[in-house]
Amino acid sequence: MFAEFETFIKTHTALCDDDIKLIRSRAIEKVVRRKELLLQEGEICRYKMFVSKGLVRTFCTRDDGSEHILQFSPQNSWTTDPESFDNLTPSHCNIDALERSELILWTKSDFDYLFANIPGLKAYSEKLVARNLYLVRKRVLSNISATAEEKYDEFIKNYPDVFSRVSLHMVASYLGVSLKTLSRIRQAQLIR
Amino acid sequence: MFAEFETFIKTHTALCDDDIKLIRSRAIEKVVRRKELLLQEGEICRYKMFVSKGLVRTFCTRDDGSEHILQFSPQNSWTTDPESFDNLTPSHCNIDALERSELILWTKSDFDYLFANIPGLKAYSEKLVARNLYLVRKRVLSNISATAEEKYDEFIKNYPDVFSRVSLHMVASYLGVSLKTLSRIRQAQLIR
DNA sequence: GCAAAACGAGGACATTTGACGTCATTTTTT
DNA sequence: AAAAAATGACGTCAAATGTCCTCGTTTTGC
Repeated sequence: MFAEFETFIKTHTALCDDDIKLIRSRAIEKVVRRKELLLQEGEICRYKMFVSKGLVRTFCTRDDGSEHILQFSPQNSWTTDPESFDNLTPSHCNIDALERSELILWTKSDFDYLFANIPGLKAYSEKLVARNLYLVRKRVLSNISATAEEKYDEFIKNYPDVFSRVSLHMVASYLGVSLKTLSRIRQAQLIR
Repeated sequence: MFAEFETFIKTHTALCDDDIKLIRSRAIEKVVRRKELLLQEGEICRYKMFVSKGLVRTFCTRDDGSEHILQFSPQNSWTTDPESFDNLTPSHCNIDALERSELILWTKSDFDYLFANIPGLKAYSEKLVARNLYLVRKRVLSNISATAEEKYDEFIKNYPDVFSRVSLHMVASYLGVSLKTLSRIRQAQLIR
């Protein structure tokens, strides 16, 4: 489980083996089965998580019970509720597994410690946050400017792997359109 | 012009007068009139900008000429195209002034230098990026889960000052709905 | 391996939203 | 001060989208 992480982090940073040993010393490994919750609304998100295998989603619910997906996190990606994690405030979202998944967890104090001792990790984390911001801004732009079909096509283009592993309900919930709309778009594309 | 910035930064950080002097030594002051462009699509966004007076917007255009507003930046806020600024890549958006505005500009190398010499400024900047991410994620959630009326009400609640200074076209363009839809919502709220 | 749940298409219908044009008023520009 | 542009409401019509439903198929969980 940690092996995947080690491979990943080595391709994204120039950390030495001692650094990685230190990171490992603080890591918690966790396996979750499909549908298992990693974070529940109202809780404080105690962990920043690396998904080494599987697929995880972050979603919020509304009063009417509808679910809205903020993020998919497949293998080799990070997930957490940044606001809750950084500020130790109750989260407004949920994280659960869409497939049996393997994760590595660190608390905020783990990361504070690691950042203080591994400058390269700190730099990597900053890059990650920055790139995250670029991506979310792009998503806002897509949200406010694109048609449903454009959003659907973009999603397939940007996340082909996720697309092939989740139901259309999930895609609809991520895009902010109804399943019916996706059905119609797919039908129209079939005819062409 | 720099006076407003000094007041602002002193309330948000614990920088000393020498730090501020250093920051000032790299700053460029700029006044723009209404409608003047600060960044044009295709250019590299050379500056991170502090708006000390006025109101500025970041927007993208589509092939059909439609404009979509990513961000309003009133006095005492920061603006830039983060991706273009960080990576020195051509920007996909435009920044222009909605009112006569006064700004302070720093280049990336200015900031690199200042960050290296003023740890408190670096820490402040990181907080800013993090908070930005929280906000943009909230906006995505709103985009994909709220009705047009909810988005409209949220906007007024979150940005009352901006709301009172921009046209409904601008609000519509920020929310990703048509002006007509806003008109209808306002009409319906009047009747209640 | 089997019962239960999830999945995705599709029909019917209501609602929301957008495109386009008009118009009176206000604001901006010169 | 006058001309030009922007503003925001509104009407009409068409298109897009959502809700609720059924139905056959696939997947999941025990």
